[in-house]
Amino acid sequence: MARPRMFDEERALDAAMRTFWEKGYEATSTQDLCAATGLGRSSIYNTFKSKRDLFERALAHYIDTTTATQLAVLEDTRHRAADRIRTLFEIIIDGETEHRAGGRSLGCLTVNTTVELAGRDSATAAMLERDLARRLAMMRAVIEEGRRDGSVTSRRDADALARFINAAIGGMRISSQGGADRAALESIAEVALDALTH
Amino acid sequence: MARPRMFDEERALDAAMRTFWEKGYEATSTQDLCAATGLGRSSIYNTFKSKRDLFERALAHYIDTTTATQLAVLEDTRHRAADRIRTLFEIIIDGETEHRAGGRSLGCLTVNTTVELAGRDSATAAMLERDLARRLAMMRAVIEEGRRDGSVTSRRDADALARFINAAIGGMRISSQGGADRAALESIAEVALDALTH
DNA sequence: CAAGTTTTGTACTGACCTATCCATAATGCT
DNA sequence: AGCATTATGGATAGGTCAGTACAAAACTTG
Repeated sequence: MARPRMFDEERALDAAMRTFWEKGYEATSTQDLCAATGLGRSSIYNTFKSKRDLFERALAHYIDTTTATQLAVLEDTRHRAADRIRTLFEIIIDGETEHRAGGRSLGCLTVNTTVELAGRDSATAAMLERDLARRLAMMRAVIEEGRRDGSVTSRRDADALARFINAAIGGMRISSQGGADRAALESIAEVALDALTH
Repeated sequence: MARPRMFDEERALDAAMRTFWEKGYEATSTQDLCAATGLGRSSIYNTFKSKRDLFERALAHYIDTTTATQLAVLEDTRHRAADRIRTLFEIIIDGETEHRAGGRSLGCLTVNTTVELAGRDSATAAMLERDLARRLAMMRAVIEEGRRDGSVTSRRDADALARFINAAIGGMRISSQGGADRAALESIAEVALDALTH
């Protein structure tokens, strides 16, 4: 009935996500987004309402893919809870090693957005809060499983341990963006895991 | 010999620092800086070469004041090493509780800048790296003292523990910006300290 | 093949951005 | 007082920003 799209919306979203991830929201111009996606301005504004809207969808895309793979690891009941958390750390370190630009890690779009936008954009903050709540809930559940399977012996309550693991992940991402290499990140992860068996 | 300045350069720097801290580098306009400092554009550009230069000096100002008070705590040999680290955590939590805007913590300008600029501005990255190296060195020294005074019993090497503590601090700041309240931050700190006595 | 509908490229808009220019004001020194 | 020097305010420049308008292109369906 009408002219079809010349591009794949998901691929465009992915390219936009990558750009926001690399440069941050403010430093990314709509021209950058055109260049990264290969689309013209019209196509972008025809498909997405605004730069903000595109960003929010890119962030949602990031959250969906990233949190999904992380939750899959945490739900893998073939391994003991503490080992699943160790695997999660490994995956995160792999990601930090993999996603780089200009010799530096890009960190995590969720963390970066928490820093850059959460304080000023309530819609974005709400997205991040939902994701955080989901990850904390899952982590609490894993901690409790660990308590049962014996791999978590700390007497701290599950909520505190979950928040701690989450903070440790954030800290590793900041360390990575600050220049820490793989070995440094691995040592941080090892020490963090010690706290679970205190 | 000439007309004197109507303003205190240090106060202006402090106001600029606060603005960059709240909004980030990119989202802060030179007009914002005029409003925050109370200066006219001429005075700003007469005193500082550019927005970037003003930012770098504001960041240096932040690093000087913040790192100085933190190092003072870590050097206070009246207390055992682990207690000094606990006090450092408390100071950081106080700071997160204190420095807020719009109901949200501002986090730490050093962390925020690592996220927003370190990947794209090598001069800024160099400043952050120097500060990080200094803090890690001090933390290593404290860990080693803790080993001697018995307050740190973990067998992990001092470098790993230092990096871990630093990452934990970063993670607490991200958590705070993500909405964690004081109780949550305190529980994260407690768990992190567990790792030192593993 | 033609009508109808959507996409796409180009040009454009008005606002805001960093930075500078210049005239005027305000001081210290002689 | 008068001169040299610096600070300040206001206007302005030139560029980039997000977003829009519009016409041509491209496709589906009848």
